[in-house]
Amino acid sequence: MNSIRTRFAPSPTGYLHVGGARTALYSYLFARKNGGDFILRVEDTDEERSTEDSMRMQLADLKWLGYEYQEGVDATTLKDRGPVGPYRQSQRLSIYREHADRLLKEGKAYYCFLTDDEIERQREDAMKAGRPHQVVSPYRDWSLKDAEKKISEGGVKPTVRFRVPDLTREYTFLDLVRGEVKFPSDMVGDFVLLRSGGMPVYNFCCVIDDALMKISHVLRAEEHLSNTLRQLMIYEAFGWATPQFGHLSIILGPDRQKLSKRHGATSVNEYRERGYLPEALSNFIALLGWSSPKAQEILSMKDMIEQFSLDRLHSAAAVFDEAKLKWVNAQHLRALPHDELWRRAEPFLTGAGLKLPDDPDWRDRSLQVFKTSMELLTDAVELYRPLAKIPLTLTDEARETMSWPTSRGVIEEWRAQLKAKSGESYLTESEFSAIQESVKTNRKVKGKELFMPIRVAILGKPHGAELKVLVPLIEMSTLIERADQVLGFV
RNA sequence: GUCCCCAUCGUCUAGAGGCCUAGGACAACUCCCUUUCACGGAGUAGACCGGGGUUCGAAUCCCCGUGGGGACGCCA
Repeated sequence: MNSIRTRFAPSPTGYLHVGGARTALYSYLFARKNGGDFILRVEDTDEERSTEDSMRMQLADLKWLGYEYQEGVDATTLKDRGPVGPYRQSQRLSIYREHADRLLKEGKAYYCFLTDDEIERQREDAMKAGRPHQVVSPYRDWSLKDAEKKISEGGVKPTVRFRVPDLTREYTFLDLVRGEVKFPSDMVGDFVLLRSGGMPVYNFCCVIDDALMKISHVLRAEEHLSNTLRQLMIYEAFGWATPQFGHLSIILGPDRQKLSKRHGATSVNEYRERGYLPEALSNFIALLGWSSPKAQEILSMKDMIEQFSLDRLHSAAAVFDEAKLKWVNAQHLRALPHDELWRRAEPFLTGAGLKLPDDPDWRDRSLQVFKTSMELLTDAVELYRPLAKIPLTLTDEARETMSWPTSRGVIEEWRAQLKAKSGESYLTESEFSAIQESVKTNRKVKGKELFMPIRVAILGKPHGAELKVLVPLIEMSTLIERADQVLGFV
C-alpha cells in the first residue's frame, strides 16, 4: 500500500456531475503524479436517494473518462477490489456501529430521543430569537445505562449524537488549497452520527472510512468545508490523525450561481452524448481551478499527470464556459489520428442512420476534409450527410443561389458533363477540375456564379469544403441524381 | 440571522512586494490566406471590487466595507 492515497467518494444519486468529475480528476492526477493509490468509495447511506443504477452509471462515466482506480467498486462487475473494503458504505454498517458503540461507551456520544417535531420547534424558536439554530438535546446528560433501559422498554428508536466538547475553542487545519482555516467549536451543536434506523450519517462514515482506508489526501468540493469541523471533532474523539484536506472551489453557471440543471448540461454523460471527447472534457475541467506550470492550454492526460501539483489549485469559484470547452474539444479532436477519429465518430454517424463507404482510404480523405469544421463528434453527422446516398435538402441560401440567372445553365451543363462520365463510380480530382473548366468556358460563367450553383447541386448549400476534394468523395450516381433533383427532375 | 470561504479582462487564468505602462487562452472585432465555408496566420479592444493602512515601493501583506458563494439536516 502506498503512503499517498486519494479517493473519490460519490453518492449514487443520479448522474456523475462535471464538478464531481473534476474532483475525481484532481484526486486521480495527484495519486498518479506521486505514485500513490486512487480509491473509489461509494457513499450510499442515503437510502431514499441512492440507487444501484446511479452507481453503475457513475462508474461507467468514470471509466469513460479514464480515471482508473486501484481499489474500489469495479465498474463492470460491481465487485469490490482492494484490501480495505468493502468499498460501499451500505456494506460497512457493522463497522460504523462498532465505532459508534465505542464513542457511546467513552461518553463521547449519546443516545438522543428527540423527535423531528421537537427539533423543528427548537429551530423555529432559535430563528425567532436570532440565535444560531443548533440542536440542544435534553438527553445529552443521560447515562448510557438509562438510555439503554429506555431503548429496551421498546417503542423508541433513538439517534446517536456526538457530544460536542463543552469547552469552546478553535479548531484549525491547514487546507491544501486555502491555507489555514479556523472554526470556533461552538459553530456546531451536537450532531447525529447514527440515524434512528441505524444508518450512519455522512460525516461519521466519511471519517471512519478515510481513516480505515488510510487516505492521506482528501480532495473534495467546497461545500464540505464547514463539515470539516465536525469531522475534525470525530477524528479527535477517536484519537486518529487527520488526512490532509483540500477544498475545491465550486463550479458556477454563467449567472455565477452554482452550476445546476437549469444551466443546461451538468452531467458527464450528457457531454459524452453531445460529442465531446473524454480527454477534452478532462482537459477543460482541469483548467477550471488549476493551471499548467507551462501555461499549456491543451493537455493530454499524460501531460496533466506530469504537470499536476496541488499548489497550483485556485481557490476562487470558476464559471463553466461551454464555448471554451468546445474549442478544447476541437483541438483534441483534430489532433487524433484519422482511424481513431473515425472510430470515435462512427457511433454518431450510424446512430443518425448514415450509410458510408467502409473503405479506409475514403475515410481518411473525408476526415482530412471535414475535421477542420468539426468541433464535436456530433458535427460529423451534418458534414457527412451529403456524402451518403440520400436526396438533398436545399437551404434557403441554396434557393437564392439557384435564383441567379446563370445558375440553371451551369447545373444543366454540369449534369451533362457528369453523364458523359457516368460509367465511372467516382470522379477524380483532375476529372472534376476538367469538368468545371469546361462548364466555365461553355457557359461563360466564372467565380462564385460558377462554383456556388455546382456546390448547391452537390451539397444542397452554397458553402462548405472545397469542391475538388469533396466531389471525389461522392459516388457518381449520387452526383447525377442530385443534379437532376436540383433541376426539378426528381 | 450566525459562521466559513472567495474576489485580476465578458469567461478561464498567470501573478508568492519591485521583473506589471499586469502576461496567456476562449469569446468579440479587424486584416491576411482563400473563387465560398472552415482551418491557419497577424493584429485591436478589454481587468487588479471600494476605502483605509504597512512599506522607499502593493494586484500581491493587514483591516474595514461591498459583492458573490457555501454551511447551519436523522442529505451528501
